[in-house]
Amino acid sequence: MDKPATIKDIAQKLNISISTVSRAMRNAADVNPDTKKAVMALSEELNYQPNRLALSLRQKQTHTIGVIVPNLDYVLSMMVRGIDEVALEAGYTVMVCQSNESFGREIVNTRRLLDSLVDGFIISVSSETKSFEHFKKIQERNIPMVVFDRVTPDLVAPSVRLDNENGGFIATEHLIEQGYKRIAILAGPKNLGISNSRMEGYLNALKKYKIKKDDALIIHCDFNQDYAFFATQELLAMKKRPDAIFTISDRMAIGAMLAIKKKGLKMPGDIGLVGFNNEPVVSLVTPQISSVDMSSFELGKAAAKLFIETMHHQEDLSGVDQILQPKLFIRESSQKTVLKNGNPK
Amino acid sequence: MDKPATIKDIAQKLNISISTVSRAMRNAADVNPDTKKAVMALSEELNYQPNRLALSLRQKQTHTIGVIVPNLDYVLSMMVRGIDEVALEAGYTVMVCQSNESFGREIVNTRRLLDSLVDGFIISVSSETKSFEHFKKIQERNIPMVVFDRVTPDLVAPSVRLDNENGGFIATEHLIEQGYKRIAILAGPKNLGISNSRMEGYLNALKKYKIKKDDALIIHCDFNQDYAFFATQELLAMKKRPDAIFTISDRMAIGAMLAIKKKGLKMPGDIGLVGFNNEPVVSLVTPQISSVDMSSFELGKAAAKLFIETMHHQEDLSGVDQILQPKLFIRESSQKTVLKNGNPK
DNA sequence: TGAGCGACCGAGAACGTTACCGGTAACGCT
DNA sequence: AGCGTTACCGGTAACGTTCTCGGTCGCTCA
Repeated sequence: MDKPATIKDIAQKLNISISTVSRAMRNAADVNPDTKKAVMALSEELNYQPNRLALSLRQKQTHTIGVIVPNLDYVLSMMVRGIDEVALEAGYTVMVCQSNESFGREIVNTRRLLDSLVDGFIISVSSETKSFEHFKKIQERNIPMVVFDRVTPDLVAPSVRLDNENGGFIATEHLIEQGYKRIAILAGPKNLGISNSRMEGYLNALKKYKIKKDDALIIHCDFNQDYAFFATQELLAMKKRPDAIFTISDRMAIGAMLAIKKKGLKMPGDIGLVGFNNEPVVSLVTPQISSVDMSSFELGKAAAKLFIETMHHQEDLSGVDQILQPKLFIRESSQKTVLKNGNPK
Repeated sequence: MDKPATIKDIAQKLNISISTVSRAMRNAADVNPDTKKAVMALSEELNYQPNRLALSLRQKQTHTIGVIVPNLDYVLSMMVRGIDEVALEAGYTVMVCQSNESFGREIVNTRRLLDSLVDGFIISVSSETKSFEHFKKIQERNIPMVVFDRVTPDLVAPSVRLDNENGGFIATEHLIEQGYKRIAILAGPKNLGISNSRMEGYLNALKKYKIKKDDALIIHCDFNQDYAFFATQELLAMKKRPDAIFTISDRMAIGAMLAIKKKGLKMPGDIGLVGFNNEPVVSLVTPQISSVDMSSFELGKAAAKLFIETMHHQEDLSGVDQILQPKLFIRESSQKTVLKNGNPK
């Protein structure tokens, strides 16, 4: 009674063969309703739980998805929740590993998950990652893999992501419409795809409104509040300082805001600010910060759904690139004029 | 080359037996150095990875820890990172499941992890949980289990937690020392242990300073910003309104702050506020909110270490109750007088 | 010289499950 | 009566590993 009951125990007690019990258990055909009932009853009584390990060993799948994320901040933990939700529904268990934005850690994690024999991967790459060999090894072994959020052209795989370019565009366009003229951008590391896309959108908006791009207003800094703070201080110390800043994350927006406050500038009067992600914190600070919203939870769900799909139909879905649209939430930090139309735009 | 290489493949190619390969692999005795070298070389060449499933099936352990947490907010995701860190070091992989503060989900998660045959559990219970049968089932099966952060007397297991009582005490004492007289507390759900402990500390502080407890100033509400907002509004509408509020979480403190601002009261002049957790957000809002800090990362590490210990020595450690001490970070929201001594206190 | 010992190796069972194949009995049909 | 069909069941191999046991050398020593 101590050791968990096995199919063999049931077979012995019922004086039938192991095979029959096995069949009865997963209500297959070819088994007498009475024996089936008996098996069910006894397995209930013995509190029988099929041994996943043996099962997995046999049919070479573990019903486990390996999820690798750079961290578990607000946005990503929302996405993980979305993944979890869908995966659970589909009978999968997820193993979440954080790479802590570290390349080395990411390699360790993939290795680890790989030899835990996960059925596949759902991945958001670390910002430090420039080489993708460890991920390509996954693909060489024909193990399904979906990338989400942090997508890169260096890794060809079915993907789900935000329309980051459009996100950058609507943020910048909004600032322009509010009358800001010299708009700076705090971008992330140069090798980070989402950062570049958002910057692309920024540049497109400038182009549309015939504003000349000024390289001095384009700052690459780490994805991090403190760096953003210092970068903003430098921006504000310029002779012709910018009159608005678009940051590609809310944490950077917070850093920028602190620098702006320290300098004693008025927001949105002297300077405008728009962030990205629409984390709860942006509506708690003073002034509240406008931000581009991405529905993280939905994005996570979409990633998991796409994964399930690649599992079921084994056709090549590596061309799939599902794109979700962002929405801009306008708040005090950028709203010079009172808008007539509602919010979000 | 497509299928991963097995020990059998190596044996065949080398014309030796499976057993010998197995022995050579885990550098056991009784194997000729030359054969061993040959095995190593070939296994390297074939990129051999031992099959964890078979291994686990054999030796009845999976080297996996099931972690169940109510959510992945700032505090808990820090703790999970701590757990991860230590577990990885010790050769364990962790499976994180979120219960979303839901009792039902918690049951599903334990069941799921249980039949994933995790070697043990590290658990923080959901706030909704009042019955602990699902966890007791784990213990009945003699599977190691450590609880952390959200500890409850209903569940006897080795535990790691904050000294919540002291946390409540120092927060309240600080408010008293600042000259506040009518101190309210926003506590959490009545069945949540950490909430009750923090309240206990609050009551102890009142007692020490001979302040009469006033039941009207003790509010139980959900662990949630919106509830805290409404609760605070009611508090402020009282005839003899409180002149300070201690909330048992920062999110609740945020809710309280919003209500206070809406009412137009000055902080810390008209009313003082102290939160709990010391999340980054509390130093971003205006005024900055004092908060009791817990070192979440360290707490997570401690939990994992304790778990590893229970795994190794199978003595009964269920009496162990490791307690970390909180620190108070004093900020604008509660600092009526300028303190001489440093910070944190 | 043969008993004993150490070094090395292989066979086979076991972990818990499923898939495949074959077998038996009962029954209905020609 | 003989046949095919149906419904049910059991035996066995296999998944990849480790563990236990026993076997075969060749060497040493009395």
